[in-house]
Amino acid sequence: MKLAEDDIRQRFRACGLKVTPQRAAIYRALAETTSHPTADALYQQVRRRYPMMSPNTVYYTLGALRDAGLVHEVNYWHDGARFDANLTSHHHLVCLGCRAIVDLMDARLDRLAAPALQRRAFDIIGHRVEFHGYCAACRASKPGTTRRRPEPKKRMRRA
Amino acid sequence: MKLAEDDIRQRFRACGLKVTPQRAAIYRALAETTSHPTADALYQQVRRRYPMMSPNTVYYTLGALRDAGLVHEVNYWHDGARFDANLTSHHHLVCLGCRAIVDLMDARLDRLAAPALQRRAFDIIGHRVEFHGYCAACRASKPGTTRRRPEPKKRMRRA
DNA sequence: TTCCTGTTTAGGAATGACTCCTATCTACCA
DNA sequence: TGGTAGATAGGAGTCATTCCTAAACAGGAA
Repeated sequence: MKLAEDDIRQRFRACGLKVTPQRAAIYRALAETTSHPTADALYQQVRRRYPMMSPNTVYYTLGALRDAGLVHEVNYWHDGARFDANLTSHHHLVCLGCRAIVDLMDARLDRLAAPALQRRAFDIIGHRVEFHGYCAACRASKPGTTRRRPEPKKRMRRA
Repeated sequence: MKLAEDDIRQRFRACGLKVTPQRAAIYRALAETTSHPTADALYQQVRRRYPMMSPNTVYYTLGALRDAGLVHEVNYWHDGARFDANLTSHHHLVCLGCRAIVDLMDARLDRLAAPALQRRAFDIIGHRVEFHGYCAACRASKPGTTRRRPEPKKRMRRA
């Protein structure tokens, strides 16, 4: 799906983002694929046209686009591995504020199936439903409409 | 849910894992909580009883437990951020082999709702269904029953 | 019980995704 | 056209995680 230069310009303006060639290139690369690329993949692609570009710019720009709501971060749980010893089928409620994950058992959700088309193309071995929102504690302090960046990572303390 | 020492021993043996105090402590800590802790959180907790323990051991042990199927990694998409410019409601098919993410539109899945109990406790603003499996390309090379560790991360090349 | 061997552990170093800081640059409003 | 807030490039720092190695140890064999 080709994107007109003007279209990008309009979308950026609508969000109050300045229109720069790097930024437009990153957004264009993302909008013209369905492959959910990583920051690095986008960097590799855009760098072909802008060899001076810093990976920093890619991170900064993706953050800006995300905060503006122009792109989604598909896997916002990319911060640190989390484990679960509960092996029975269950789903999750995820708090976007404090990042708590709460178990949710529901037989109805267990029975979901992908459409037949995908079941043929893909060898599906399971599924999981994730509800996103704010827990009671975070609801009170929930920011209006602003999206919040992930919590800063904490270092693994040794001492 | 308290876990008897013998119970842990049996589960480990059944998977061919040696039973060590550190390993048992890590598994116990994980089995006795529903909070989906990070490796660091487990380290902090278990370290209270085993001050000499290295964070390394926690990573190694969690990997072993996961490969043995005794625990699940809740958010295996914790490796690197991935982005999506498709803002329309959709769900995902995730290939456990090559980690590709394929879009999946299905109005039926859009209409899911959490049980009323959770809807009261949690301010839910959205949900997403993730189907896991193997794409056509990976199906061929899919290992029998062995679980595969995540692909090695690739560094962001500058030169 | 003791010994052997392969696994596990601790510690240090390396990796790599990402963030922070700073100086320069530039889009865009007046 | 100039001023300025916001954007970029580059370097340094952060930190979760992995790699490597030597020492410790669990558990089967003798």
